[in-house]
Amino acid sequence: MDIIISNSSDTPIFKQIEDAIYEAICNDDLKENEMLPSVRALANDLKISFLTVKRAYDELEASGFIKTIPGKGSFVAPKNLDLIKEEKLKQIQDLLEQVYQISKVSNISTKEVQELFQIIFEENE
Amino acid sequence: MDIIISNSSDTPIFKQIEDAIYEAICNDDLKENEMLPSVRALANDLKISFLTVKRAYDELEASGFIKTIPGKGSFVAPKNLDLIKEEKLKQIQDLLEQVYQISKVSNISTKEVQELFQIIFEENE
DNA sequence: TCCACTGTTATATTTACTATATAACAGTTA
DNA sequence: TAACTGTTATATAGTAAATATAACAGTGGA
Repeated sequence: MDIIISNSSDTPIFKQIEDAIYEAICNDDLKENEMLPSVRALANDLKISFLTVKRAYDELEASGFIKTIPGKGSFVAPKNLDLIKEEKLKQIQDLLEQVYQISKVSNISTKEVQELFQIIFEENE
Repeated sequence: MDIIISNSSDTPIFKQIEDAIYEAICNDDLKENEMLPSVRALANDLKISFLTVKRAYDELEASGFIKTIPGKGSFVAPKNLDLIKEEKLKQIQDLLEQVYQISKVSNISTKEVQELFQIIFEENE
């Protein structure tokens, strides 16, 4: 698992770690029940304090994505992919609703929004 | 002009003020060349420091939405409709970037997102 | 000119958050 | 027992947000 963190970022380090692991779990780069690096090991790799890693793990556990067992380690929680996907679709729907509201209030045509959509989704392929 | 701020919010107070005034300008609740409340007056209303209000006004001036004249006050800048539209397009772009990120992380196809897009933009016509 | 308003600037302080270092404690397993 | 695991407590440093206070300067009416 390769995590890249930036201390010049406006996102806190613990959050960057949290996001990276969350993404890895969603992409199945981290499988169910797979053990995560120990807080100290990952802290060493990233040259940061183990407390910062622990903070990230704590957040992930609170969200239900990993399970930590004292003395053993932290493990990817059994996941419900359908549930995650449903939740994600809902998030996307909410964001698109916001887009619609802004475009409507500001007289920005559907066509213009669609063009932005195309650009963003194509340039990242 | 009624601005509601929350000190329990994760958004800084100066940013909440900034956003509220920005929205008021975009919605034409604040007209061109209209005088804004003085930093001290608004600070009194909101029971906060005038420095926090000044911070918000400074940001708005830097963005070109208001114009401050020492000794006189702060005024809504002559509206640059292009500027506002650019801002709105930027907001939409940011939201679409979020949509893209979520779809990418969650392995949701562009096609699925496009379908959601169609539904939302069509059902409101 | 005086006064009451306007914005500006400088300094110091408080609070919260992020991140760190260090040490000690406890569970797991070979 | 040794070497891992996670946990907890304490103290410290840096930063950002917000505050309080005071002094300074421009505007405009009485």
